[in-house]
Amino acid sequence: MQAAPAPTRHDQATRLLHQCGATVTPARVRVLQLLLAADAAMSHQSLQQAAAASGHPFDKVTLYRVLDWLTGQGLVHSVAGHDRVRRFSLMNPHHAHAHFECSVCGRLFCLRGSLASAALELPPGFASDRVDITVHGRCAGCTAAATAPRSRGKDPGV
Amino acid sequence: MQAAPAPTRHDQATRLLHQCGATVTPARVRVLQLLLAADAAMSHQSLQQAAAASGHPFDKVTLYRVLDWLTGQGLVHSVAGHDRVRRFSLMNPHHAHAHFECSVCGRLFCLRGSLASAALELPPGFASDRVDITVHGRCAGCTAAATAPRSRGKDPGV
DNA sequence: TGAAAAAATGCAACTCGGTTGCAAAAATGC
DNA sequence: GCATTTTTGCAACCGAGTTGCATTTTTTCA
Repeated sequence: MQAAPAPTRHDQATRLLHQCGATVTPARVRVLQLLLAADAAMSHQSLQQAAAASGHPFDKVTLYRVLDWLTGQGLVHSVAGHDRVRRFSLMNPHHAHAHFECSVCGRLFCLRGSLASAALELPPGFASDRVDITVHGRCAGCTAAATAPRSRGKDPGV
Repeated sequence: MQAAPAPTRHDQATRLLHQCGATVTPARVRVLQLLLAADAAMSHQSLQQAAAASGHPFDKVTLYRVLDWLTGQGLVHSVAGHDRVRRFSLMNPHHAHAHFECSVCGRLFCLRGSLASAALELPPGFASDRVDITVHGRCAGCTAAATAPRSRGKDPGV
């Protein structure tokens, strides 16, 4: 997280907002910028910290509301991890995609690419609507940290 | 829920506890009984209500601790729903099984039977450990209630 | 059996993610 | 410009889950 995100990201965020025909507010742009720059899904807390680190802290409630709004607009989607914390990431074009939750650092990634179509048999009367697939395991960062413990020590704190 | 659960369930619960060689305490037995009788995963809250309804309320913390202990023993497993509430159910013999979360009433069921093996491609460095599959949709009860709205009105309040 | 150690329970206070109510500020419509 | 709507900010609140500690129960073992 740089002190000043690249102008391209600001434009990108603004464009995304214009595309869904709603007011472009600084808070929305800034949240989108942060999400555009993120390599993993971000929690409310990590977004707040990132904003605070860049000198413009979010109000807690405003951030929740912006995230709700973005989710409602379909620009962003949220996933709750095993720690019961919601994490947000840009809605990517892969309509149905799986997630990866690292059991070491807790970070959550969106997996792109071939999603296994899970053919499950449901009990009678049950109607399937959407299937969520979450892979649990160790992310690249934590695998590297485990094999080379010297380079460890950076807990993303997401 | 009956005032006194069937003795078979009490025995069943006691046997399960003996099998893992730990102290059989009334709290543990009662929690297991409730879970044995449940048709869907139960939240901490619904367990507390069920216990209170039968005249022997649980202490909040004791219940959490019993649930943690049961989970640690592998007798029970917990799943967090989209509402960030953990729900507990007996560990069933199907080692890997999928879940069904009803988007109307919020209840969570364990699906038994053929689990589609999700063949996902992970980014380099990522190691898969376990795959969680949750189907979202409408459960049998809510489907029935929707087609025959007259018979509605029972919100399980889970 | 009976005392000491360990495990389980109960209560109060607390943390933390998230929400609600309401007033101030900014944007929009005319 | 002025009225209406939307967004923002603050404070108080809610509910799931945890922690600390004292009390009770169970287990151990001399």
